[in-house]
Amino acid sequence: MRRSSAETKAVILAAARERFAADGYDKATIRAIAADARIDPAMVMRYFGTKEKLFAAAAEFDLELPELAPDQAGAGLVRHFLRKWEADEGLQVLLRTGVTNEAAAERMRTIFGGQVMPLVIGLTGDPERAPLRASLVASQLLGLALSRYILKFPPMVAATEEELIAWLSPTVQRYLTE
Amino acid sequence: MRRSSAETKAVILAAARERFAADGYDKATIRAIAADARIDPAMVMRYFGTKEKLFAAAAEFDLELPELAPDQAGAGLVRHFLRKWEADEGLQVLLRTGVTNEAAAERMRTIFGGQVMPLVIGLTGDPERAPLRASLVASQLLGLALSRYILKFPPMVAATEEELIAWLSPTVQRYLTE
DNA sequence: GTGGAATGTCAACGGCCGTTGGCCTACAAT
DNA sequence: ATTGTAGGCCAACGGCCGTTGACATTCCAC
Repeated sequence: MRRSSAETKAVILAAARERFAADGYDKATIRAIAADARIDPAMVMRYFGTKEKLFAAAAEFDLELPELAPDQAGAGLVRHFLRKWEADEGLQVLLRTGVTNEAAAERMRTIFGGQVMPLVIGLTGDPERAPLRASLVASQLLGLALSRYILKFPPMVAATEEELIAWLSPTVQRYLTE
Repeated sequence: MRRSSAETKAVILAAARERFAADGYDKATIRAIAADARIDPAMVMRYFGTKEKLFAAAAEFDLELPELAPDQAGAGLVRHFLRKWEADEGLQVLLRTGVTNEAAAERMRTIFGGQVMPLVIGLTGDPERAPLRASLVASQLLGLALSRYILKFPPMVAATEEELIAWLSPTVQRYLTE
């Protein structure tokens, strides 16, 4: 079969995202990704050069945090995070990989440092404690993703979006505004 | 060098725990563990049979949850969890590994289901909502470990034990007692 | 002191990995 | 119709892995 360069690249990237999200960095092999994309492993190298560069491309990610009213920021953040997780594999890629791969952990730090912290500063006008506040928020949101989507604790899997929002919003709200 | 069987087994197990905790299942190779233990890789197989069985032995773990007064359970749990994490590599092994290894994820589920849930039932006398409560507690505590010890978000690393207890206790307390 | 079990080493196996270089093959411009 | 080029394939490399079996060494019981 014959495709345009851009098409092939996109197909490979989609397969890579799925594999990295499902298996983590090491178990997601170039060969498996290539098989998913119905293409020779050599093509992956041609288009991305190296497994690390392919991963870097697959881990591109933007939290796309919305503007939030200060008194509803907690609920808004939890809801946005849950939906973002389910709609975009990027977060899964980063979490599955960041645990055993220092480069991915570094990217996670910059994403949360660069995207959550400014939001917190804007919401609280408290630049001094904002880094800790943002990290506390991140700890609860990532713990949610970990227990619900990765470790699959049955009660977390069974809970509805609304239940989770109801339970977690006050926590996040308090971390944001004391 | 010549050692007793039990000594050697213990040395291998200690090396395995360190490697699994630092690197996760795949990157912690039998060869590296054997090198740490200053022994031939074949000995690891002799004593443990298989990499999976070695892992199972290295991932033995008991949370050792203490008895807690209901109104101080939040603070007690956070403090206990922080100290347990730093004193015992078992939790690190499970978290680093559970993210990409289904067997470790299953063990994590049984540990939290079998140890945290009974504690929550005892504290609240509310068997119906206890599973969700326990999972919420777990989500915050695991999120704490993830952001502080694995991803190493700088503000979480810099925070003192007392600061973290002060911030997280109300969260855990609320998950436990509404 | 000699035999045998326990402890430890060594070399090799088959397998999967990332990566490379050469070779086809379809297509578009001439 | 010819040719250049871009898309794709194939076979192979060196490396590391878990695992195995044969071989060496130490120790203890008799």
